[in-house]
Amino acid sequence: MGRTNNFLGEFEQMVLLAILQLEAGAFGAAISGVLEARADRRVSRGALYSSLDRLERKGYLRWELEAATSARAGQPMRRFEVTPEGLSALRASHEAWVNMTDGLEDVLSPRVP
Amino acid sequence: MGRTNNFLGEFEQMVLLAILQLEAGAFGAAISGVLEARADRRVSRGALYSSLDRLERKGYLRWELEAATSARAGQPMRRFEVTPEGLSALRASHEAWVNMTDGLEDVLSPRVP
DNA sequence: CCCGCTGAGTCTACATTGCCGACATGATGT
DNA sequence: ACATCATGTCGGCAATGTAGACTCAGCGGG
Repeated sequence: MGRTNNFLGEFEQMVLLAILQLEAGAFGAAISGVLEARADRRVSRGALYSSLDRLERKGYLRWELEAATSARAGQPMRRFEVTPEGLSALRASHEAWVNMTDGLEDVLSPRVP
Repeated sequence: MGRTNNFLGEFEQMVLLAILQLEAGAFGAAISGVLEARADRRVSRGALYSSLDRLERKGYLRWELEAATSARAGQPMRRFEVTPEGLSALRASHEAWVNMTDGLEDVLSPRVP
């Protein structure tokens, strides 16, 4: 069993957040698109999918195949979705972050006088 | 060599933030105290110090010995401090977090209608 | 037609982080 | 002295992060 603590890793948080941002259109490429656009972070497909799979094993997300009817590309795609467990793990991370950064706003924002 | 990306891990962020919170009194025990109080996270000394040491190797923090004059305990203690590099790494994490959570406030806060 | 390109996903392997628990050390107080 | 307590140190194993090479199926040009 997992044993003691089970916190979300840094990248796992990002991935889960990206899925939430995408609402219903969270498939592979879109997720890495959000990651790059919002977090300025480029990851290889391997990196992304292995995290996605681990997150699934932990019950934090689920997915279903979606026949790609869109323009180019005819492959079935996986559409991801955060589970309630995933959401509450994310909330815990969020709360920890908020508590830890409380009072440090000035230090953490780039100086813009 | 290390090269490519160098993002802070989840725990590394917490540790750096704890040091910032403590201003000038950031020594071992105090750091894990903040971690527990603010992030509800308990870690063993080994866990803490190994992260601290890695952070130092990466140039994100420095420390100096401090003769413990306080009540009990007479050992020299290490007083930690975040370097400018550490601070900017933290700012990057902070910005990524802000961008990724933008628009998800409702979803991320515990329902308290 | 056939062939190579492309996009979505899979697999394998390795580097970094996270996390202990056991040990070392020195000051204290009894 | 000796047990004790607070700090750090060590070595190692588990979990996370990350790449890159490989598969598969349609598309389009020669």
